[in-house]
Amino acid sequence: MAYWLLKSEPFKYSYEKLRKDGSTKWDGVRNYTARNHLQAMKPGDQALFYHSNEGLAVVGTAIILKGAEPDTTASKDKLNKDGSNPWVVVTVGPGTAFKAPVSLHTVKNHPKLQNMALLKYSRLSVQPVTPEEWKILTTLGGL
DNA sequence: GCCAACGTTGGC
DNA sequence: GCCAACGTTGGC
Repeated sequence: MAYWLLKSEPFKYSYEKLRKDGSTKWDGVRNYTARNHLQAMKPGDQALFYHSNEGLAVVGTAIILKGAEPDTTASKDKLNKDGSNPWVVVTVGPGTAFKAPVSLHTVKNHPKLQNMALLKYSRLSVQPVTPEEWKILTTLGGL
């Protein structure tokens, strides 16, 4: 089982909304690196849920319910030249909300979290997380 | 609102 | 295939 980090602007799709919805298709990813991570996801994988722009904190966990399927929201100009669709979605559900959100500031100041993709590749919306990082983050979050 | 980082596009 | 220009993301 693998660990991931999903980033979302809370006013676009918040963790609270995921908890209300019960599940959602993680669509709209148009970056090949992020797409590759989506394709590698398997049901049962877990993810940290990070609020970007507002909040700037990991607020809880999510679980991958269903692996990659074609992203039908991709517009024509984003398809391959032969018309095939390179973009995928995964289906995610809520895991456990953190008792205390772990802020970006905390991550930046934690000696063992310096190599997190969140700091190195801050613009990447779907990122891998190591088991050690997962343990530290969930512990900091009060789980 | 600004700017740095980085991916993508297009001219050569 | 290189690189400048441009667009987007996201922290501050």
